[in-house]
Amino acid sequence: MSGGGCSIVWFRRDLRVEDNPALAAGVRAGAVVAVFIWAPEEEGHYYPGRVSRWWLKQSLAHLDSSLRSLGTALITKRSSDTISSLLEVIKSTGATQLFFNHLYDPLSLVQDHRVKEVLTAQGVTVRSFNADLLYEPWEVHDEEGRPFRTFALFWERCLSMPYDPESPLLPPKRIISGDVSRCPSDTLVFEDESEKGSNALLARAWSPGWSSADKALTTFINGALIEYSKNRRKADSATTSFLSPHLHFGEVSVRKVFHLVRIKQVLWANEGNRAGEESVNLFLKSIGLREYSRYMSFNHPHSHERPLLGHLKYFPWVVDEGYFKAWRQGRTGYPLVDAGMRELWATGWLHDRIRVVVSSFFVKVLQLPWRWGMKYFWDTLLDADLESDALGWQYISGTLPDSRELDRIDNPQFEGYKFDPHGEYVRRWLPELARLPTDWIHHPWNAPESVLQAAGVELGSNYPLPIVEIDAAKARLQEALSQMWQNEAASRAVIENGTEEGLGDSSESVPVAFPQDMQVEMDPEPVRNIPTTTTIRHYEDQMVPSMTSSLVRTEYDESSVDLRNSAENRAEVPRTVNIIEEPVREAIIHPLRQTVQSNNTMPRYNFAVGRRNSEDSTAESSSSVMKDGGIVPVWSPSSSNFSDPFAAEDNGIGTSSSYLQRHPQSHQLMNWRGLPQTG
DNA sequence: AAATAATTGCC
DNA sequence: GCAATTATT
Repeated sequence: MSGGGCSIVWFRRDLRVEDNPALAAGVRAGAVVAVFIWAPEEEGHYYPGRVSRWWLKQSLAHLDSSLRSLGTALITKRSSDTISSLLEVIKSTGATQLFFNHLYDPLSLVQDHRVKEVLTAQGVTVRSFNADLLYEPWEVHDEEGRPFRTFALFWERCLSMPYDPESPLLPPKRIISGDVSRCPSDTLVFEDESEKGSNALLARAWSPGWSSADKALTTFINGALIEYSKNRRKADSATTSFLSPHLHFGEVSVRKVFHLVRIKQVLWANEGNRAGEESVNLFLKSIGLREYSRYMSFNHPHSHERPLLGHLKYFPWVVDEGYFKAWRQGRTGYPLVDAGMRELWATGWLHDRIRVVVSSFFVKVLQLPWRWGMKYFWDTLLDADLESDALGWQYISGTLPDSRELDRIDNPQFEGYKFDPHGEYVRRWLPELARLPTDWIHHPWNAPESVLQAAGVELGSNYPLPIVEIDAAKARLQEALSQMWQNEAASRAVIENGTEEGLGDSSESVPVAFPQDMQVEMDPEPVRNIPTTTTIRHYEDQMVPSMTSSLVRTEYDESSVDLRNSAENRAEVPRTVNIIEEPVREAIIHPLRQTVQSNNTMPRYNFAVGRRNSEDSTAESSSSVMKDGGIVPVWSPSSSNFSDPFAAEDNGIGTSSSYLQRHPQSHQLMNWRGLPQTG
């Protein structure tokens, strides 16, 4: 076929054979070597959690057997450096081309650029594709070419693009295998002995792999989809699509989901089925949120670690590990929150509604630093997804222009009756409250003593009293918010005086690292409602090592988890984290605005202009306009000043949130001008 | 029945 | 904050 050498198809989070553009390109070009590289240390702080690794293991095995039935196999490599492993595979197979599909998390954005640079320099043809999104982030923008800053406008635009998303590709009929005789697979280890027992339980509920993903999709579309709208209030998850872990690992393509759902949409629209139509719109919206999370990550690559609206930087977080622990253990005294946390801990899964409940409780009532919560989600969720989770937590924390307001506290008691009106969900996950009548199930602290006694509940003993009263939380939140605005104003004043230009962001900060001990101890010992004496506030957004900076070994210590017996530990976070203040590199400008850029202080990434459809050009280090005018980024550090296209704009557009209107000075999204430089 | 108030849902 | 929905008078 093409001049002798075979192609490498590099699999990442696109573990499927159907609608996989990189694989299709490889097959088209001739012989294929399929590769997966496991280099978790590169993910530093975001080393995948136990359940996520379990999923990956199953999914890879499944992909391997599919590839085998098509004529090749999946080569797996254990690595501490992805790029050298790629080079090694290329050398040992004599490949001349590399194909892969785009990812949009900050680490991949940087890494993929380097891959292109390095391999192209070695004479390898590198091509990358869109397999993960309906539209590439750079395809969706307003009339002036600026990225949207609110979800509604973004999604509206996606749904009315002048061209449809690419149609899903069929799986290849047959794959000609490249010569892998000198390229042996490494055995990948995804779980240690202590994790096996708990992982065995996961297999009862889930089956990873692209063919079950496909099955799940069909089942959902022909089943629960039509009731999606009606059921969206229910806490028990039987009515959701269950696609999120499949989608995270790319076992099913969103484009396929989109196309199939659209077919139903047309059908129901013709039948005049209003409920069905509404369900479709709602479900598509959740697909849209996933798209939007990639869009945000691409346009704001720090969004997993920094609030997008700068004011939150001044929020006085309550740094209280006792609160944090109570939340993780499901011992906050609020049944709906606790039930959710127990479910998450036991199953790695949580209904979206409940994710909002527990995370907003975390941020608003406990006022713990949002990144701790996000990290815990990362470690425990089966569908842990950096971009989606970052978007979710930013939304909850009120740091998106279209966020939920920070100053409104949701009352878990009322939410309980809304999402779990009969208390079934709470009873399932909180056996200690199982005998409590529905009238009191979501607020046991109000129940008469006789009722509690009859139900065998002893508050403060076998079930805690509320860790923080809602009214107290409201007052504390108001106080914290006015403190935040004061701090922000003070900081602005300093900056305007010019005394601390450029340093204002970092100089006064006391970084708040993750707690040393994030273990969950489900000790049967009653947790009393001990007032926390160590309420330290930090007047700075919490800081942990940035993902890109930590090619740092993190130590995990996970011991076994058993659902029945609640006397075990689980470490969720590295005990030791070496914080390396390494520069963060992926500042980004909008492609259409780079001409506006001026002075040279920051590295940034350029965009090259390339083909519009799923293929992009081979690596190029400078911008160039191609015939059909679409834009494809080529990540290339350059040394001109980074300016966040949003921050530079006026303050008024797309912000409707109350306190933002009251505090118009804080409309700007943060920009990263003050960051240190990369070498 | 129409006007007004209160409540919810907004990624 | 604002629009849409629901409750109240």
